[in-house]
Amino acid sequence: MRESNLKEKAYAKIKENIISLAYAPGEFLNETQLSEEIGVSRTPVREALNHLEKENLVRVIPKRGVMVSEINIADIMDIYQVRELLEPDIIRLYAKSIDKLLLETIREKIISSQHSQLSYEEQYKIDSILHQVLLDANRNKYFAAVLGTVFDQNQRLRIMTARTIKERLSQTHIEHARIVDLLLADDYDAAADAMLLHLKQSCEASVQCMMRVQVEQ
Amino acid sequence: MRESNLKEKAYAKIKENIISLAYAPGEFLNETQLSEEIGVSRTPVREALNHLEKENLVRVIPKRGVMVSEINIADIMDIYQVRELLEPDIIRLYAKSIDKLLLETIREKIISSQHSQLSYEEQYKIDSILHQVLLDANRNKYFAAVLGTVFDQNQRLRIMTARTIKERLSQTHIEHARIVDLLLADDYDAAADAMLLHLKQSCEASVQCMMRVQVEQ
DNA sequence: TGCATAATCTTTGTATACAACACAATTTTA
DNA sequence: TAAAATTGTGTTGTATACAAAGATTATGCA
Repeated sequence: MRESNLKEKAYAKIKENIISLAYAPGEFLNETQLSEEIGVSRTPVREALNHLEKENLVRVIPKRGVMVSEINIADIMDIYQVRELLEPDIIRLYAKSIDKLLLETIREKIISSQHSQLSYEEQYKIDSILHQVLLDANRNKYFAAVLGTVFDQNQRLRIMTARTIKERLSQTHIEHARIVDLLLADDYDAAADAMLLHLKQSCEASVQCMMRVQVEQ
Repeated sequence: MRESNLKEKAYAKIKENIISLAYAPGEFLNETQLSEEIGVSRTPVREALNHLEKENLVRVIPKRGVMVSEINIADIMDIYQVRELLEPDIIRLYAKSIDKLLLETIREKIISSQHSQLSYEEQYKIDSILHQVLLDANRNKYFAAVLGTVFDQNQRLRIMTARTIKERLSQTHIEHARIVDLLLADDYDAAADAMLLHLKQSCEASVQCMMRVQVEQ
């Protein structure tokens, strides 16, 4: 991390801990403790928390504390509703500008991952590349902001449901490979449709996982 | 304004001044001056500015000052790109839940405004009701956040181009009336299409206005 | 014991003091 | 005269002290 100011440093560290579930959903944090942990004063920590609150990653309860946001099924529906609406259209609008060499590299990675035993971490990385490329390809700051926010939420969700989502990973690779192939063939409408289908199936899988997780608890 | 804390009070006041062009695009503000103006310390002002920066209404330049964001044609395209993508789909997803009586009231207002001489302020209010209703109807917090942001930008834009946009207001009323009629008839697909057309025409008009404004300066 | 009430403790909210940096103006030097 | 170094001023960045409010514990009384 190469943050120029302490506010960003605090933001990055706290967000990292929330997304990786080091801070559990529902857990209470407090500003003093966080500032000691990060090694800065309360001021940049507060600024970071304000930012995180707008991204729905924490909830500041006046005079009480800061709660790490929980994720429920309604949240998952919200997240995927945004993705299903935006990502196909971002393909239609911006996919043309994506470097073909980059897409080839991604394709290679997806294909090779299907024939080798990779750790969950590595598989997840490959899984997120494609969506990250779309996020980077789009030149609209409002899209970028909202998509970045839902991706962060999505990553946390993914780790929460890591145990059961493994069944879905190979299927995800197949769907991603299809999308990349269509992008390489400059067939953006078909790629957008494939993306929509992929997201619908991911959403369904996430909801199923979350229901199982909630039953277990 | 009934803000519980000073951060929100500062946010509301500064935003009001930016949107109403009391603070001109490109103008430099500073935290001390703002805090004196509002009657609070620098802390809540800074928190408000952080928020406004994320909404693209100001730009904080380290150790230099706070600049009120300018609006250029690229920004207009970004704003309308978001609206054109989201608002028609929000109609498809959520219009069913809008209270029909509310729509009737809006319809009355639009119709009656066509036969009377209203101030620009009043006309604008009627003009924004329909979009505000859609913003309220949608139950997805991520959509609400991004749409709220672009509406604020849009309002500022509208005031900037107030002189020339008057030609467009009566046309806007006709387009809005058509959308409301289709919503009342439960024809959501047609309403969504009408909304898309309306937004495309509004965007075109805004770009034209902005080009004229920029030439004049 | 059970309950109301007071005292205390923990937490965020706000104000303020000081540090660090950027830029401009001024002075010094070649 | 021109360029470089220095100083001064204004700004945000950060730390910290104190205020306010809510939660928790302790206390006193029936």
